[in-house]
Amino acid sequence: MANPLPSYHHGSLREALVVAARRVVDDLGPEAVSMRALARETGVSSAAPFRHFPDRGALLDAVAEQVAQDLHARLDEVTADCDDALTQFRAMTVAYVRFASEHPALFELVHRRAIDQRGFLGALDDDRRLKLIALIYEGQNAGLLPDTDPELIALTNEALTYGLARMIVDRHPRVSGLSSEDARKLALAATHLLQSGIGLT
Amino acid sequence: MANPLPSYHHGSLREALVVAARRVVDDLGPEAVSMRALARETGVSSAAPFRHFPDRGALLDAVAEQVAQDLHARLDEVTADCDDALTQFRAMTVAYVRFASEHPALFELVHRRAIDQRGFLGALDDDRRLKLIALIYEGQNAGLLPDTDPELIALTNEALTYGLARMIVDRHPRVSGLSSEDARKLALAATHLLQSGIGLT
DNA sequence: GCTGGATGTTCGCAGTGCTCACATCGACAT
DNA sequence: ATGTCGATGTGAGCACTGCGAACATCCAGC
Repeated sequence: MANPLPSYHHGSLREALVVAARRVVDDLGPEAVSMRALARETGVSSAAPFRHFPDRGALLDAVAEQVAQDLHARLDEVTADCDDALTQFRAMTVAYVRFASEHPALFELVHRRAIDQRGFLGALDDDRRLKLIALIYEGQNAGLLPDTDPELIALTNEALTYGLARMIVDRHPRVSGLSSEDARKLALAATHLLQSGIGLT
Repeated sequence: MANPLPSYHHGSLREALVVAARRVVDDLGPEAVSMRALARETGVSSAAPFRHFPDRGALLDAVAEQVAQDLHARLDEVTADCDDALTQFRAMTVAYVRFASEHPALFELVHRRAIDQRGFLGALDDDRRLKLIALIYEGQNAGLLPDTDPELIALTNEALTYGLARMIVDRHPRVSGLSSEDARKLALAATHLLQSGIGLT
């Protein structure tokens, strides 16, 4: 785990940098990430990080990607014990909002990066979206739901959860200081409200 | 408009700085704002800006405050010609989302700053919120709405509009590249969907 | 055993936020 | 009219940053 002799080559600098950067982002936000400081902390020269990342943005991208994958895995875990598709979807929503409330800066980094990296987040979001759309079709075939455009319903729901998460991340006055338990309840109540509007019970 | 003789004192440096900074934020984002560059552009020495703002953050705060006030005024204008309270509220929602889609960086700056400046944005948001709550009570008294907690309804609606705006600002894959006309339609459709869930027609 | 590519180092450039001592100016009291 | 004082601007400078280029070191495969 620890290098016994500080050899010339670090051995796993790239990994170490991502770990350190992720911690800094989580604690202080992306603006606080400094290549030089990271290098110092990792016990390496100021220029070394640039052997692994062309620039600062690339490091942040790497962090974002890792976080996105972790979040994805988390959502998978959470839905594992649900058999009902509806409760699956709700569990995902709750976990999503909860993650945002527990790691605001990481959550923001991931979505901020979606601006430039059109691709890599899309796959994860699609997962949740497709699950919801399947649900909607299911409900419509059973005659339980009105024939509103499923895409619109899905998008509206997406906006609702994303908005909830964002309000928490941005410390919006109405939700600032919510415990993650409160966040859980709010997410549930809000989606219930919307879903009752759509026709889901 | 233009200073005929470049006198020792600029005359309205503070104002000029805010204007310039606002433009930069709108075009390139807050990270691109540089005190020195602004000073250069304004034809003043690098240290001069610090006579008016203790640090960079204070300048950005000033910009954010100005933008917030403008947005507030815009929402007022938009609701001026509506007599019906419901259409008033919908007009506000649409204008809010539209502003976000037209000036993503400014919109983000305003809400990002809400993190530290607990106070100054709250008043503006409260306006919209109170208008909606009044609407809800009105509906409930008329027996048109179920007796769901009005606060919850309001918060859910807030989350929906904020989420829509945020998705656009963050170029979320599902809404990226929307024209502001499309944004208008989406905002309307989504709020309709939610409101039909609540019981508003 | 030599060599080439990956990785790390040193040095340096240009740019940044911010501070401090000093300059300049308008306003106002004497 | 003159002197002074506070608001505003200047210049030099510190500590820091991201990043580039030339050089060092080490491991792997010929």
